[in-house]
Amino acid sequence: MPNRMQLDKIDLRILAVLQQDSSVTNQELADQVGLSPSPCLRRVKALEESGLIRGSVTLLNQNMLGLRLTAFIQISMDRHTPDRFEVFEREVMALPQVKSCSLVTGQSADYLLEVVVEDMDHYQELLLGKLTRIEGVTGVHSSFLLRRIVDRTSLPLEHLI
Amino acid sequence: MPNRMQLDKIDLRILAVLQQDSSVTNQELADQVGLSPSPCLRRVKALEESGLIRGSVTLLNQNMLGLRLTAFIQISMDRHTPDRFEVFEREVMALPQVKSCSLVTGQSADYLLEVVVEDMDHYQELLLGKLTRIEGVTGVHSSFLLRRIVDRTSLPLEHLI
DNA sequence: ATTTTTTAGCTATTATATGCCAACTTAAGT
DNA sequence: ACTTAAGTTGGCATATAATAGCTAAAAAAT
Repeated sequence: MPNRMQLDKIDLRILAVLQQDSSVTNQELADQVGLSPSPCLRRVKALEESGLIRGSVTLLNQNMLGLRLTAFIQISMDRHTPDRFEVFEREVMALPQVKSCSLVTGQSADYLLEVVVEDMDHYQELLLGKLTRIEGVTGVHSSFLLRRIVDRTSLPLEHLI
Repeated sequence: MPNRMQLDKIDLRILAVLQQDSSVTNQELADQVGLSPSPCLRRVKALEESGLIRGSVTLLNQNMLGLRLTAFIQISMDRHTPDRFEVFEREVMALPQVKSCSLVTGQSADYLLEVVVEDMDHYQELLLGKLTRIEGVTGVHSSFLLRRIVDRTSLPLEHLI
């Protein structure tokens, strides 16, 4: 359903700016992309309308919220049946500590999760109290984040033109 | 350096709303958290000032941009020396396809990357043309995303109060 | 209980968004 | 080459929202 639409250089510049900072005023944005405010706003609205712009969110400082531990968890399931997946996914979606959960290819694991918690105690509680209790979960392997090198919400646009 | 500040229930509600949608007007936000516009705006500004609010960004539709393939790459290095890391990290930061890159604990890998590309051809080009050519990279293991179950930019706030 | 400090809410002002219309550009058709 | 039509821009007027200053109320401290 979501197919590619025609985007010119100005659209791409608009998207590039907004991906970095959605709080720019329409006037500033218009300046930066070389348009006057009204056509600029029209384009932004059209991009929203089309679904290409999904929305805008505020990003918070993880450390200042006391969330000092980020973990990557690989989880494998006993059987690859729809009901196993359904149960697991429903449980995982309900956990606010889960930043992402993906079904992935690969021999060693079915799901890859990124979770965010206060400390090891809370991690243990999440892992042993919640995740490993979900039926079908057989294997779990954790890695912990030591340092972030890249953490982007923006998508590349270089391939378009 | 960034330490926890005092947040009351209203602050948390403000953060919860903005994490989901930063495009709400201050008036709507004030309504939702049960304040009048001016104290609400004051609080938002204070949260920005403190650094707890990092900023706002616009999220785009990955599929509609023709970015159909998401891969998770585990990379191991030959030696764990500062200069090895420096070179690797500098190269990786320059690649717009890299959504995240983290130095992680664990036996099998040093770095975990999430990358976004158009298709397998472009993935191959990125992996063989760029990543494996960085000096010090010895092992690479790729998994591909089949389906996203959770993809959040929001952090949990439940642990505060 | 009184003082001090903090926080809310109102109002006036400024800035910004938004809709409308005319002018311009582009592309296609004759 | 000229004309027509479609689409896009820029400017202006209006509506909406953000912002600062001030007063009142609430909360905290003594």
